[in-house]
Order: sequence, then structure tokens, then C-alpha cells
Amino acid sequence: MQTYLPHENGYMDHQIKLRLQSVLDIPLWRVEEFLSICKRVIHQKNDLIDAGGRVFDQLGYIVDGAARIFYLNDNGEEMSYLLQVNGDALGDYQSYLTGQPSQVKIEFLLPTEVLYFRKKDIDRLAERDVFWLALTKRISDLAFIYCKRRLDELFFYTPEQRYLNLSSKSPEILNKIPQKYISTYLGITPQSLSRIRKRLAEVDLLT
Amino acid sequence: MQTYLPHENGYMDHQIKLRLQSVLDIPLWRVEEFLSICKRVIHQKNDLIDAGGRVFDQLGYIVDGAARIFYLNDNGEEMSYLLQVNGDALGDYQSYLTGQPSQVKIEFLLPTEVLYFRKKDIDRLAERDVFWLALTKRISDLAFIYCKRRLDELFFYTPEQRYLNLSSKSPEILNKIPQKYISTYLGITPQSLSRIRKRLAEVDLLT
DNA sequence: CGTTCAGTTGACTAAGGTCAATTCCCGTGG
DNA sequence: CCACGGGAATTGACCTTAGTCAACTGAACG
Repeated sequence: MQTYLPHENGYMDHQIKLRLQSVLDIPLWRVEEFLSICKRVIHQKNDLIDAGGRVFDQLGYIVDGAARIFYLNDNGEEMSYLLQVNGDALGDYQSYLTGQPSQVKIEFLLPTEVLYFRKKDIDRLAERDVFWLALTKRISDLAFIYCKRRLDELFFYTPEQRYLNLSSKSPEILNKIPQKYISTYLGITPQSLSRIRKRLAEVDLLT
Repeated sequence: MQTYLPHENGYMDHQIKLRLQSVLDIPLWRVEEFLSICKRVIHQKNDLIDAGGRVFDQLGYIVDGAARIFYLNDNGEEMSYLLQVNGDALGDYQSYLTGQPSQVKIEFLLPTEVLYFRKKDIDRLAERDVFWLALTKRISDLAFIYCKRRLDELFFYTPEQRYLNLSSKSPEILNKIPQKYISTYLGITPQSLSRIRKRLAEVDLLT
């Protein structure tokens, strides 16, 4: 259940262009050029994208909404790898880069508007104009930094501290996304998250 | 205690050039150009590099040897973030990219030969020739993929499984690097690693 | 030989996992 | 408007595993 909106249809308001300008750090006329390779999609709540072993050859940008990117572990359980909200990316950048098959699944947790572009399209732009090559490098830079931040979180902090960090840095995620998904994102079970919240609430009472 | 070797001194043998050609995936004459911005350093065992809050504006490539990249956690304990051996990279790519201060420390665990290049030098190359811009993108791609692999390891596997994965995928690390560093790399204490090894040995006996 | 430090082991604690029961919340249909 | 159903969240009881602190072993080196 998806609604496709051509980018030229007048719904693409100035706000979005300004946000892309800021996110990508490029001039407005370059944003127009970028949008020419983008497809705008409205996903309904509970929509599911399942890469199912195919190459994930496009990237998405969440204009508005929320989604979780998850995998099934060896035990068949869903592991929420990423919880993405407004301004975040969608996709499997490893598969995108390497052309290897992806097992990723994406579930939309709210009605969500996404801008997608395909690797081949931006690569074609990059071949013709260094500007776009530089942008693809910037995308890789951002992907690395985002990944490293998540790695640091898992490496240096306990589950409890990770929950506190998430609370303070991403209240939007706590508001939009059910606890059962937040728990596996933090690397724990829903029960453990519930107990951590209880512990923290008790400590709160004492202060 | 470091020994600096100019790259033109004849010690830079053909082997290294061939390896760089393969690692960077560039033609041999480009390797020559690349080497013109590289500095070759021999670190002694136990040498320490401490970024100490300065920007880490260079990247290293380990020709031969071993090093660990570590941080001090909030508790003042050393956390081995990366264990690097032949063919691996050295540095703090986040600091390199963003220009933000780095708290990273690097300890050499063996006499280690490293090729370094500075960000400003490769950026200058990249400004003049798209070829080198594409290479800097490739470096970011590789940094991302490397980071994601480590993240997956921490996210999906238990400490015991992580140890088994390391054993099978990187026996070189097990051979070169003391257990006390391997343990914090795996996200556990030296005692726990010792017990995991004991458990595994007992299981081995039964089979 | 001692010294030193890595590695191991023991005893105990803390925290998350597991399985099952219960409660809470919310939307739907009677 | 209320009762019911179903999934989310919580809680309880118990287990497993890692952390902690301290003691001990063993190998390397002078």
C-alpha cells in the first residue's frame, strides 16, 4: 500500500527543499537537480519493505514519519537495527555500496513520506559532474559517522545508560516508537527494558 | 621512539607497491603518486601515540606489525577499540573527517611499519584530479563497511560467539595480541574471556 | 632465585535472559 | 455506554552469564 507522488506535482513544497539544502549542504539549484532523480513515496502505517535477498540499490530520506529497519537473527527473532524518524535515512547502505544481497526489512510505524533515489541515477550524475561525486563521498562520510556513533553506544555503555542516552538525545524516538522495538534496538529484551525503566523511576522518586 | 624512512630510499620495495595497488584498487603509476604524499614510519614495540585532544589529521596503513587503538572509558579503564594487524588502517577516521579533537591512543604491540598520509595532502590531490576524490570516497566506503561489520558483531552476537568469530576470521589477531587486549575489544573483562575459553575447551573435550 | 605481569581460578554480586502469568491500554462491537 | 478481545507492557520466579575483588599460578626476565 504505497502512494507515489511525482516530485513535480506541486506538493513538493519549499520547506522540503530548504531542508534538503541544509541536510546535503548544497545550493538550492542543486537541490532541484537532485530532486529530478528522486521519487516521493507515501507509506502507510504497518507497510513493510522486505529486501528478501535482493540488492537494496536505493536510499530513502524520511521527510515525515517513522520506520524501523530490522533483521531476523539466527533464532528468527526480529532485531530492530535502526529506528528512523524525521530527517533520517532509509535503506541498507552496505548492500547499496557493495551490491551484495540484503536481508533487511523496513516497517513503517506511522504514515511516512519518503524521498528515494537510486544508486545508478546518482552515480550517473556523479560521472558527469564532480559536484555529485563529492556529494556521494559526503553521504559515505555521514554513513560512517552515524554507524560509528551507534557502535560507540554499544561498545562503551550499558543497556541502562544506552536507554538514558536515547531518552535525552532522541525523545522523538521514544514518543513515536513502541517499547518492544526500542528494546531490541538497545540490544535487550522488552522485559529488561521494562525493568530498567522501573529501576530508573524508583531512583527518580528518591531524588 | 620512531624511525622515519623517506619513501624514496630504496627500502620501499615492490611488494608494498603491489599490495597498495591491490588494497586501493588503483594502477601502479597511481600508487607512485600516492606514495609521494606518504611518510613511512617504523614504530618500536610499546610505542604510544596519544592524540590527547588534538585533531587526528592523518591515516596510517600497517605494512607489517600490530597495534591496538584504545580509549579510556569514564572509569579510566582502557578499552581496546580496534586491534589492527597487517593491511589494517590506523587513526581516528571520525576526527580525521570532522576535524574534531580525538582522545584516541595507539599502542604498538610489535615493531610496526606504517605508511601515513595527511588529510590536507590527499585533499590537495583530490582538488586537482577527480581520480583522488574518487579514492577518498572509496576510503569512506571502506571505513563505513568496516565499522558496520564491527557494529553487527556487537549487536547480533554474544561475547562467546564474538570470540569464536574472531578466532575463525582473524587468527592473526589471536596470535599477535595479548588476551587482556582481546577481551576489552570483545567488550568483556580479561577474567570473563578466560572463563569463556575454559568453557569452550571443556566442550571441546566432549566431542 | 626473586620480581613482575599475564592469565587463571574461586567466591560472590549484579544484571540481563527466559518463560509464564498478570495487568494495562485501547479500539471495537454489542 | 459498557463489555470484550488482543496486543503491549509489566511483573514474578528462576537461570545464565558477565562483573568484581582477591588469591593463586606460571612463564619471562634479569
